[in-house]
Amino acid sequence: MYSLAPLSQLKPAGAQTIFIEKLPAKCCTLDKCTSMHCPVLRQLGTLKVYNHNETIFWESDKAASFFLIKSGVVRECRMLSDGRRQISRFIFPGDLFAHTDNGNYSNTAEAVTPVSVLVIPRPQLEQSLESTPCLRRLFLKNLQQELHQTQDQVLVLGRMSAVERVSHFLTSLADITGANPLELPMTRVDIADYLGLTLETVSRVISRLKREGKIELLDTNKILLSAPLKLSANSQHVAA
Amino acid sequence: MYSLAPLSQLKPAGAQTIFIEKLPAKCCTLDKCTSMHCPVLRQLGTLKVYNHNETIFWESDKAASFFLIKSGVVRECRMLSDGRRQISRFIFPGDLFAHTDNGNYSNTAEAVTPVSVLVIPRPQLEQSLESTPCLRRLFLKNLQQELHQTQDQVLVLGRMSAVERVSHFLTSLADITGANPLELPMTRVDIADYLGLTLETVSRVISRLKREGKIELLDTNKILLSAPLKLSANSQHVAA
DNA sequence: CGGTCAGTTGACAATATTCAACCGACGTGG
DNA sequence: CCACGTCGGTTGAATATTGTCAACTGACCG
Repeated sequence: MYSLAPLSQLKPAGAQTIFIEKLPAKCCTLDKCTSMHCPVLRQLGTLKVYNHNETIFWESDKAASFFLIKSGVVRECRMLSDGRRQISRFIFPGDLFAHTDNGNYSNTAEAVTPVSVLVIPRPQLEQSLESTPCLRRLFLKNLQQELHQTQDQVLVLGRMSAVERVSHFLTSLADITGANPLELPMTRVDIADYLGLTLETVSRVISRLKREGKIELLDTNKILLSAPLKLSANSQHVAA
Repeated sequence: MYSLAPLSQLKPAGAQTIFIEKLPAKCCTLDKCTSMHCPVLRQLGTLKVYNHNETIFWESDKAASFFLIKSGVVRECRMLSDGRRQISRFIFPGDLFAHTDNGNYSNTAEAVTPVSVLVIPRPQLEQSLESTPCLRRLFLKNLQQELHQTQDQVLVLGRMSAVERVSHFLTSLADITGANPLELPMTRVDIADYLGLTLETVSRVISRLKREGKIELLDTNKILLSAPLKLSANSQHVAA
């Protein structure tokens, strides 16, 4: 049995507000550890706010910081020389981002909505990783999840049709936000650049899903998923 | 300036055979550390050989071990319920694989050629990670590189044409192996399942590249890249 | 009021897939 | 030893899917 992981497995922490002001060596037990409430990250970082469409960092710039989203949605993307854009992923509250393997950012990060992020200088975080085992596990787990989700995305882009991609996207988004009348924070262009399609194809697929009664458009960016869509999209990805 | 990373950034270690039999706390200096010569990994793992097309582990099985390739080529892949297959990546000597975020393998791994791998039990490796800082950096670096390469793959699958995908694949493979009359270890089906195409399309593109003088087919699986292909494939991916 | 932006839809074109035939190499069993 | 089946690969013809170009709408803003 195998089913695709949602876009993000770190759900918004919601009511989770257990903060410890003094910094102990072991800040939390293994299973309760989340990036959202981690006191080490909280102490290392400074809160910063970005406006809609503002750039947080540029691809190939020297990677000075890690970022933890407190609220809002961010997109990470790459470009080809002729302007073609591919969004690597959308990033949601609780996600730690800006991983790199060579000291330079490998994506450009932009605010899809107004966002508030914790900006954590790399040297400090890297030092804390050495001294704080539970933070290390948290960091590693975050990285492994991002890898898993990116491999999911490779499967989606390599082997799914336009209808399957959009359906999978919508159900994943519903899983992350946990809301069924689903509020799309991003434009059709963003969705297209994430799914490897054109904005026209995305628009047509959404119209088709509406026509077939699989979704309901309460507003341009407010979508109600019918139960069948959720079911079909889940069963579709179960290995034989 | 941005250019796509090759499929693997860990080149075969070749002549690198510095082994230390006794296990020191710091086994090597930061910049000389490679998974190929790391004495800690060497001590933890046992060497195992797999035949052509033999399965190393199955997707969703409990993840018991990590693997380090000493020789040969491995493919990691995922399946949809109807049999569609997507190869997440090809893995080459020096690569550490079987990362997971939930304790189960997220891909099936199979030997593309006869391979010899170091099988490293997870509990032991995880324990050594805690106690050995340089191994930790090595492990983290490996994971970050895999993420980077997978994001490259997302860009390739999402935004490149068939010709671009195959050209990029061939040049990347030449970069990894460092050999120009390039020996393809995998079949057309494998290439297709890696590039999100059909085997016919891969075959047609290769024929076309041959017709256009960009490659020379010395044998079905032996390809000589003309300089122009290498150049064009590089310049194609440089950001504006 | 005019301009811009996000989105939808239609007509047509490009691209990749599907289905099928065919080839040569290889290995096996009569 | 040869016939036969299988496998990997190539190629052609027809088809399906998605992209391109363009027109149009409604919302929003100065």
